[in-house]
Amino acid sequence: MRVAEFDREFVLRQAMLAFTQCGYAKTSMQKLTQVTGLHPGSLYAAFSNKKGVFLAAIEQYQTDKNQQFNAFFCNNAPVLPNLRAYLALVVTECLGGDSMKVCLLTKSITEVEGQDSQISKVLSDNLNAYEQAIAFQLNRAITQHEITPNRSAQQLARFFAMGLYGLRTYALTNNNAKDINQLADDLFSVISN
Amino acid sequence: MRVAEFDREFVLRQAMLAFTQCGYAKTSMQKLTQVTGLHPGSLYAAFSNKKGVFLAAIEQYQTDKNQQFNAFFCNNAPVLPNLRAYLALVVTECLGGDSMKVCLLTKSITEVEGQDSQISKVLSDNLNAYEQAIAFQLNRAITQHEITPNRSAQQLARFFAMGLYGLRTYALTNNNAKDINQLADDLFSVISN
DNA sequence: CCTTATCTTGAATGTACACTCAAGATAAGG
DNA sequence: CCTTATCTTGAGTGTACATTCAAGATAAGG
Repeated sequence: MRVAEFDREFVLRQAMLAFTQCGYAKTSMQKLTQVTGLHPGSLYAAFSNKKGVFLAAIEQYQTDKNQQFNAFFCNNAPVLPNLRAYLALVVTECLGGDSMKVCLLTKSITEVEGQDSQISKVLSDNLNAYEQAIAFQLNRAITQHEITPNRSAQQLARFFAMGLYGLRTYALTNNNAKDINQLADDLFSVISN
Repeated sequence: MRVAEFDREFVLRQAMLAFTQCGYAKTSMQKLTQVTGLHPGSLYAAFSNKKGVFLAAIEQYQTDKNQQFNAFFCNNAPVLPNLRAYLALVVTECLGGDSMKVCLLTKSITEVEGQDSQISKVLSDNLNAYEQAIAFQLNRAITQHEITPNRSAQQLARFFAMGLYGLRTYALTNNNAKDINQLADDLFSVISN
């Protein structure tokens, strides 16, 4: 008996980056062997096929992003400044030149919509969970009287998620820092009023 | 001397639909020959290559969408109700099952970002023109005192465009009619207050 | 140290792709 | 009605792809 040698997290993070940069269709197995350092046989032994690599990479992405998000709210500070700080991170990513400019989940669901319902479901489940995480924080903000909105935390979170998806797409059409920051300010003020 | 037989608009609209459904990478030339009815040689004679077909299809898309948008504002009615009616159309498209659920421009720019700068530029130019068309209408609304916003028409249009991009993406994760309508209402009230 | 189960290797396979091109078809100009 | 430029046809070409698999390597159990 022999144990697998490769570092699963490293492999999936590398795959994650490749899928983010090239998209699902254009990320070839050859490219995945290059960035992961694994040979085709090993990749297929571990993940069955390209779709298996993708789904595993999505899972890793979700884990990483979830941890990143929660890190903004694990202090004892009020919710809203934390949420504003998180929004500032997204703005930084939008304005940066690297692959973090786009969200792997929204990019992928846009690509595979109507082509693979299993992948679509995984992606929408993950994005719904993201919205729920935002709703949880906004609910805390309401409970702590940081905001007294005329909408539910759920509705606010939905609007905020929509805004984030739109912000990332918009930044692809206009990468002007002032404009993106303005949009983020406007989005935040809709939530925090 | 012989004149081309095929109907260019028909061909490009068919190509448009294929690209919208399958994305740029996964729309094969074989599929394009099927949906257009043209043989490979004719397609290559008319548009050089796959990228040529795509760019021509984008141009047709822009023409069609521009016409559709302007049709909402060619009456003498106030701007805001017209804009609200246009937003209702987008909501209908988002909730429908066909390929109009996604915008070819935003879908494509998300896909090819970082892969083909020429295509990216064409797409962002078109999306910027879309934003300008919205800004033009909002400017009229301000001039006619339909709204007295604390932001410029430009800024409002930017936010509205961002919202539309986000709305279409969000609808892929949650196709509940009530939620999408609520988001559209919220988006519109940000603009019209 | 040998067996055996498992992992690694990378060449091989069949398919699908973008694109080409030479032969055939067709209409305008003379 | 013939010439000629242009369009249409669709089989053909080379490449890149996802996937397979048999041979080699390696570690745990006895």
